[in-house]
Amino acid sequence: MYRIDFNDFFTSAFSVDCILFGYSEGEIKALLIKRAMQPFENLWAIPGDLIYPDEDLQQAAERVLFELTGLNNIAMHQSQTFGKPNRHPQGRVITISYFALLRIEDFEVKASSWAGDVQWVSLKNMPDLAFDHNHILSSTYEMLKLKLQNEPICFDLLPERFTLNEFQQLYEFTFEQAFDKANFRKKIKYIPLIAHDEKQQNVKHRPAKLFSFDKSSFEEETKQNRYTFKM
Amino acid sequence: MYRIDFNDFFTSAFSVDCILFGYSEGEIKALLIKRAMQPFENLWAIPGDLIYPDEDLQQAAERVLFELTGLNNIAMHQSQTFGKPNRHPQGRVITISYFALLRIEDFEVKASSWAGDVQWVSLKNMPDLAFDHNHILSSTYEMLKLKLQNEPICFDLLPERFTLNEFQQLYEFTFEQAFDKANFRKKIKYIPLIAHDEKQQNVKHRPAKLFSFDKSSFEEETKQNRYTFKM
DNA sequence: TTAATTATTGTAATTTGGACAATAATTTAA
DNA sequence: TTAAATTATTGTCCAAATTACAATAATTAA
Repeated sequence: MYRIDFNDFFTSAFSVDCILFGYSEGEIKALLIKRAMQPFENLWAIPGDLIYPDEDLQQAAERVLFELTGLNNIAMHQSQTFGKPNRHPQGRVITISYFALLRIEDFEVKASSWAGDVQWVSLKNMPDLAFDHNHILSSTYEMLKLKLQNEPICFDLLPERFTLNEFQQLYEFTFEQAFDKANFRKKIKYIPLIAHDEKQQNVKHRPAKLFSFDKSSFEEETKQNRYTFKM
Repeated sequence: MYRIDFNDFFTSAFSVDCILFGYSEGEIKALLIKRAMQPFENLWAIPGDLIYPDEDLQQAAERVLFELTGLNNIAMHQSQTFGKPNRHPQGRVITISYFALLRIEDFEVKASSWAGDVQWVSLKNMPDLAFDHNHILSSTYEMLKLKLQNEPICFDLLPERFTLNEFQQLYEFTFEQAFDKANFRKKIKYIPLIAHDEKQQNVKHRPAKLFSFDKSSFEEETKQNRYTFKM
């Protein structure tokens, strides 16, 4: 069988695409940048860029996100890899998508490097994006929903201490489904939470008790199987 | 900020690694090849090779699997991408892992191309593999278990018509957990199966009825959400 | 014909889930 | 000071699902 020369293979590039999901005003949103360079200049896109030849994938995702949006220290989760031969007009570029969840109001974003603008856009109102980014975005959203039910990443979206109502709303927004308050509290018994002797402040009604995720209890090897994040 | 020249990025290569899972004799096994070339010559490894510069990822996975093992027309599922800078001693190679499930006894494998040998190896008895292949294999096994619960891929492992006991054993082997026979049959009511007027042959006891997966019922858009493969 | 073996169905007790009511704690306005 | 408003939290009842295990059915082999 015919094989081309080994070095002929080393003619491709990798990129990372960093999908940030956040929620506010009852909607799931993704962070997009406006491209200030060719190709697809002036189109909205997922923040992403090429990986340096000696750089780790995960580190590349975190660096690229920082360079384009100013977001720092965001732990990214790998999603999927996209590599149709002609997906990039300037050469063979295979892209690895990463995602993270965050509370929109806790972070300030600012466009920099070749990002001309940066904005949170509701998933329900997504314009045509550069490259195959609409496809990457929707695939990654499916991965998010899958991982939300199997890993404790939902806590990335909540403050360190939260009320059970805030916790419930997160599930309702993500899965676009309402839950009964009383019954939700029964369902979460397999999610390890710590109840604190502390209450919500500055609300105009009975304040709710605050809870936090019990990470160490979750991580005990033997117990892991007992916990689930499915509703 | 410093940026290196665009073309400096095009110095990397991609590979696919193809993990075949099968089961026989009550064990989950993976198909390995013995490397008949450097690097890691004579070590066991996951079948994998470099992707051609103009080749689609999925197609590459299926081609590479065929070239090394003779297995043809196996639909592969993407798992994860591994890219530590020094994972390949001969240059920067990022690898995308794909997996499939199959019934070991239905396929004949034969080593070819640079594969010196090919063999099914139990996951419980895995030797040290080439590259970072032990890590890739265990990560991909986790992905398999996740997808088994959310997509009807378990039927790749069963004959077209199967008994409910065979179906139950598949779950028991994969999740390493025993189920009560009578209760298992109640749990699967959300998995669409067709009962046939046909029985097992050549068994020394009461023969079981044969079932098959009702793919068209599963694929009806509106019903998809009603089905689950979780136990 | 009967014993052995496995398939299949049934049942009763227990646990979980969903709808909704009752009670508790707090702020605000009278 | 008190009552109304508002939301948090807990409880209850009934239906549905789960579990453990028993009963029955179909087949082969002796």
